[in-house]
Amino acid sequence: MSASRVPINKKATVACNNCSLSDLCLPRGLTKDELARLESAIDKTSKINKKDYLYRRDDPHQAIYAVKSGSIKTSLSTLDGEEQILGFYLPGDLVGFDAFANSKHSCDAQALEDTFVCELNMDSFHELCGSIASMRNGMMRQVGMEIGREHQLLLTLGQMRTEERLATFLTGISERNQSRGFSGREFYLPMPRHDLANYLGMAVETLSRMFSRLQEDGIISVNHRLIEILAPERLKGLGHHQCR
Amino acid sequence: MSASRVPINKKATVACNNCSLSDLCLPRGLTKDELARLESAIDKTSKINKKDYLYRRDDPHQAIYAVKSGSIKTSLSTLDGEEQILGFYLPGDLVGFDAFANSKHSCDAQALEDTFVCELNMDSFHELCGSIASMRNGMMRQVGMEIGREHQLLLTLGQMRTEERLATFLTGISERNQSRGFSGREFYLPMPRHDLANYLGMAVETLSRMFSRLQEDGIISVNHRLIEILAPERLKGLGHHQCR
DNA sequence: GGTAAAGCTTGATCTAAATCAAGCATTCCT
DNA sequence: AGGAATGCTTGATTTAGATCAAGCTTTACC
Repeated sequence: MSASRVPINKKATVACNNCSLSDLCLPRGLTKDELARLESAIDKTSKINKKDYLYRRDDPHQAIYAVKSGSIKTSLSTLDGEEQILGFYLPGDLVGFDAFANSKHSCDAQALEDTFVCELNMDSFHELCGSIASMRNGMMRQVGMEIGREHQLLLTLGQMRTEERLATFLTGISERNQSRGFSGREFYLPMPRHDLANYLGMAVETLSRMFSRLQEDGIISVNHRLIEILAPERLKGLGHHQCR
Repeated sequence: MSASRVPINKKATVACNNCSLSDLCLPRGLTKDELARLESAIDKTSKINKKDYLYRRDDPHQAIYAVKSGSIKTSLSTLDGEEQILGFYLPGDLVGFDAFANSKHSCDAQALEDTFVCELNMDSFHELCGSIASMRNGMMRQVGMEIGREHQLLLTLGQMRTEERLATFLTGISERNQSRGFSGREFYLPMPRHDLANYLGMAVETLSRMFSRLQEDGIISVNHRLIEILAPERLKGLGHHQCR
C-alpha cells in the first residue's frame, strides 16, 4: 500500500446508525440484524493526510470507502507525466468502484485535504452482497450513479465550451451541497484551480478567466476558493447542454 | 418501449454453451445446473433494425443485453438537439448498465446496423446475482470494465490532440478485434464519420483530415469504412498518453 | 519570521481545430 | 433507373482557447 494511513482508535468509530452519512451511503430498509452485520463489517475508519493516496493504480482492491469528511480526487496518470482527473468525492460519496474489472484499482485516489473515510473491506462486501438483497441493490444503485456522473462528464468534455463547463460544474456542486443540507449559495471548493481546470479539460488560465467573467457578469462572487452564487438561475441558464 | 423489435423464433435461439460468445459475456465456472438456469433465463433473442433503438432514456430497466452481431451506440441527447456518444458496443459486449442508478435507462441505445442481441431480463438477473456468486462476480467485472472504458474516454477527450485520439481509437479497435479472433489488421468501422467524430470530440472535417493524414504517412489505408493498419507500431506510438 | 514555493490572475500572442464552403461519391427511395 | 438525400473529403478562413509571460498573493517551510 502506498500512503501513511492512520487508523483511528476504534472506540472513536461512529456506529452506522448514528453516522450522519448513513442515509447517504447505505441502503435503506435493513433489518436490525442486517444493520448490525454491516456495522461490524465496517472494520475501521482511517485518516488520509492531505496529498496522501487512499489507493494507487494496481493496488489490490481491499475496500469500498465512504468519505466522512474532507475530499478525494481520482485520476489517471499517463507515462508522459500528464494526468486526467476523473472525479471529486465529497463527504457522503463512495469511492473504489474502479477496481471491479480485475480486483486491482485502475486509477489513483488522492486526498485533497485531510480526509476521514470508513472502510468496507471487500470480503465483507462480497459476503453482504451475497446474503442481503437490499445491500446488493444499494450497491448497484451507487455504481449506476457513478456511471451517470461519468456520462455527464463526457458530455461536458465533448460538447461544452469552457464557460458552460464551469457553469454546469458550479450548479452541480451547489445542488449537491444543498441536497446534503449545506449551503447551495456559498461554499468552498476543496480543489486547487489546477485540478479543476484539468477535470474540466481546459488550461488554468482559461479557468481563471471564466471565473472572472462570471464574476464580472454578477453571476457569482469569487474569493479564492470561496464561491458565492449570486444568480443561480442565470448560472443554470448558461448550461445549454442539459439532458433531454 | 420505443422500437420495432422482432423477437426471433425461440427454437432458433442458440444455447449459451453453444454460443460462440459465451466465453466473452458469461462468467466462467458455472455448474451444469447453474448454466441451465442461466440458459433458461435468457428468454429471447431480438433483432434491432438499423437506426432503431434498443432502449431510450427513461425506459424502464428491463434487461441486460449481449450483442451477438451488429453494433450499438449509446448516447446522451441534450435539449438543444446535440448528442454525445458514450460508447460503441460490438459483438460480445454487454449493454444496459446505465440503468442501475434508478432502474431507468439514463441514455439512448441505438443500432448502427441490423443487430441481434440476447436478453437477460432484470428479474432473472437479480435472482441469478442473488444465488450464484460467480454470476455476481462476473457481472461486477463487466461493470468494472465499463467504468474502465469510460475512464479511458475521459482521458482521450481531456488530454489528447485530435490525431492522437484517432490513433488510440484505431489501435483499441484493432486489438479488440484481434482478441475476439478477427483480423486486427483489416476491419470495417461500423459507425459513420459523423458518429466517430462526435465520440472523439472533434468536427467531422477534422476527423476526415486525420484519417487522410494517417494515410499520407503510410500508417493506415482508408477506404471509406474499411481500415487497414499498415504500421501498427507507428500507430500505437502516436498514443503518447498511455496509462502508467 | 523570513524566504521560498505554490497558487492565482491578467495580458499578449499564437495555433489547433472549428466553421464555412464547395464538390464528389454513395446510398436510399419511389 | 433517376433523383434526392446522406456521407465523406478537401480547401479557405476564423476563432476559442492554449501558450507564453509577468506580477501578485497566499501558504509552506527552515
